Amino acid sequence: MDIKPLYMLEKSLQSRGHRMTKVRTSILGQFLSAKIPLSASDIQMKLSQDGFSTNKTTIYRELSAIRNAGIIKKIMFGDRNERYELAEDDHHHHLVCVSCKKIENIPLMKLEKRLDDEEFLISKKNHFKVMHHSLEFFGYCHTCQKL
Amino acid sequence: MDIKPLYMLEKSLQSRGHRMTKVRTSILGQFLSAKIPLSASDIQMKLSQDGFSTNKTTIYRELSAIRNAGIIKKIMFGDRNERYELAEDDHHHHLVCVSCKKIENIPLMKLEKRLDDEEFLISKKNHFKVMHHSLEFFGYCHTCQKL
DNA sequence: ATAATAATGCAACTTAGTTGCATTTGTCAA
DNA sequence: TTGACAAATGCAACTAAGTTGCATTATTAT
Repeated sequence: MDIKPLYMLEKSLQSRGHRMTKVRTSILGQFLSAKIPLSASDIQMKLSQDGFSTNKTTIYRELSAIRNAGIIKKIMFGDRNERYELAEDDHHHHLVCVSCKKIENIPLMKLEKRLDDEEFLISKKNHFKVMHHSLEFFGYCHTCQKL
Repeated sequence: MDIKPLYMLEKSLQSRGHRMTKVRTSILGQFLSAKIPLSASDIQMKLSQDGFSTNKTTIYRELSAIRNAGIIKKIMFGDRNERYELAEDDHHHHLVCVSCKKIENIPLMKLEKRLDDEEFLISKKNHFKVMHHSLEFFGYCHTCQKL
């Protein structure tokens, strides 16, 4: 699935009654260029590097608005920190380094097909309607293996 | 993999210099009889039903001791609550109801083999040493589908 | 029975995220 | 271009889950 350009995302936010502020545009830009999931504090730091010092309340409210518009989704990786990534991105899974906490995206096309089959079986056998799944691999990244 | 009986778990804790208190024994018993992962507050509630009112600090310290002994492991399911389950239990995955938050265990033997293969490929292609993975399915349980 | 040390409770603290409210700012209509 | 209105923002205070320091209590080896 392709990622929509910035102006499409802005249009979808404006159609929900949202205004385009420089903070909001900057956050959208961060998600479009980010290759990995971002936390609220990641975003706050990047904004501050760009010259805006933004209150954390604003960050959380932005994330909530952008998420309600379906542009990003919330994901969590075994710690107490919420992270967000583009919802429309290709479906993929994550490698989470238990040492440096770095996250890599990893597409698993063939496995994905198996997981879809599995979801069908689960709905029949367990009477459980699966909406989505999460698959993460925890371990040591290339760098941390050498430490 | 079979679950060790209570006296084996107690022995392994005692060998680490721990004493057997009624709170500790009761927590071990809860994990042995629980079919699903337990949170700190689940355990505190069950203890209080058993007539012990135990401070939350104690609960967290017990969980930490029992975890350090390798008896339980910590797992998280997309919210900010830590949960614990027996480490020695058969490997399985979870169905998490996004409505009532109920958790079901689900063994996926065939898929497990595929995941092991995948971990081998990841270690070669991504130079990432996988220690463990987590796979959860989110959706609506039998009861919540009818609401 | 006693000494050593593990277990416990309590209050205070941390972290990530949330809420209420007053103020500022973007946008649309005139 | 200018107002007016609603959206966006900042701040302080709050919540929830978990952690820490310290004084007290209880278990266990001797």
